[in-house]
Amino acid sequence: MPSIRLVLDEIFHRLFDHFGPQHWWPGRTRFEIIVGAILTQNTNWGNVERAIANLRRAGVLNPSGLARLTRPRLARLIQPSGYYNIKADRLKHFVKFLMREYDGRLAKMSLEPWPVLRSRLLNVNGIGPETADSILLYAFNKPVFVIDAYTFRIMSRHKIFKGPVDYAALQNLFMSHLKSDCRLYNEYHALLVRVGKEFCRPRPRCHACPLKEMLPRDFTTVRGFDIMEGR
DNA sequence: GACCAGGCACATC
DNA sequence: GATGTGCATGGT
Repeated sequence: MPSIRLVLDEIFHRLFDHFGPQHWWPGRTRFEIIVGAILTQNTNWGNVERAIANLRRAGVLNPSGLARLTRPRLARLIQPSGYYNIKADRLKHFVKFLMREYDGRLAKMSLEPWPVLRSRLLNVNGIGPETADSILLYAFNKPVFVIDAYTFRIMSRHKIFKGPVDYAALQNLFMSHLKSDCRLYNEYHALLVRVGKEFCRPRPRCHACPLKEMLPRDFTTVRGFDIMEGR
């Protein structure tokens, strides 16, 4: 009977062999990565790129730049990314947090032990588990596995677990069975998004999916059990 | 024209 | 504590 570890390795290698390296996160600076992580909440990345381009063109794609913008002006600039009023507030909340706690310096924030930083980020209004973990992994290079809607859908559709599983349980599954490695976590999550976009849509297009028929038939029961144990 | 996209906070029960 | 709802644009 294959272990969870072997299944996760198999998924990774199939995806990597099929798609190659994804070079994530798309962003030139740490601050841009964080802005992208907030703007992409429940939003197509293409729309986020337009919003980021607007911020860059306006010369405000930096902490002090966003801090001095009025909320209406910020909302206007990020309009293409959708939910622009809410996201303007969320960006403001993050920048205020950065200014207040770290003198506006991401370098200072990065010195924080990641479990501490994670819980502090989660206290910022507008930053939930996925956004916090994306910031930790992609902006600060901390070994944190990011879970997103694609991860849930892919793991569910391939019956890696049975029934409902929450964010923490799924994250724990990856982090407890894989070595703690930023580069692996980075590439793995990016590949899950890639295969999710192409094949694992709400209306599946499994025909040429590299994960098709990956798992042995008798694996179902053990899979569910293993995850419920939270190991 | 409906569906979808790299969530989150808040209200309500 | 579980479940439902608002937020909004642009591509398919």
